[in-house]
Amino acid sequence: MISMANLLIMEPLAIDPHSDVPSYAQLANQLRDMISSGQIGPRQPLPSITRIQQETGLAANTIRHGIQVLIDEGLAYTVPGRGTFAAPGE
Amino acid sequence: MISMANLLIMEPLAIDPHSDVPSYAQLANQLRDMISSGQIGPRQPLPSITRIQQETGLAANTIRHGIQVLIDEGLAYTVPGRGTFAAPGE
DNA sequence: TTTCATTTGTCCGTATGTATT
DNA sequence: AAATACATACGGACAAATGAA
Repeated sequence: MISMANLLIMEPLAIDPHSDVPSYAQLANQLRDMISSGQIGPRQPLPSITRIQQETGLAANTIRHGIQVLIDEGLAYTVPGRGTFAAPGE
Repeated sequence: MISMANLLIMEPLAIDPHSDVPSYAQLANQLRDMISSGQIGPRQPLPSITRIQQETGLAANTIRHGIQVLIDEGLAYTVPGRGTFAAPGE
């Protein structure tokens, strides 16, 4: 049975390594969706690199590459030692 | 003896690994200077990664990172299989 | 103050794939 | 076919910032 609440739970990040879309781009796309859909609100933290590693099995550098895409797009910002957050402007 | 011509020869790239400026940023700064000073003219190739490796001892990924900075700034562009070149606009 | 865990930042080495010459 | 060069990805290492204990 599926409750309404469950509909708001984020789907786990999943990467298809055989896709012709690069892994870092797949990750960036999914994170972008989570921000633009409001699943991650303004100033709210994105999943940490460690967390994404556990969920996806991707290498840290690949994950940083994906996150960097969002930062370059102005959709996220990083605070060293704290985490990466969705941009306040939304 | 130093001829006038030598004054136009590019200084070798040099990275200080102990600087608090990241290596990739030092490289980006030096390459940017070479472009803005006209030492590397519009549509002229930047030094290849192999060449920069020999001169600096930096890892390929670090060099690409530095070059990527210039690409993001619109100061350079890459042609796959050819190399990286100074932007035509200058 | 010190210690510890968490998180991001930087860097290296290596491997494979793709595109151009 | 071979050489050159970038793109992507992995794995590992160490440093720095933060916050909590």
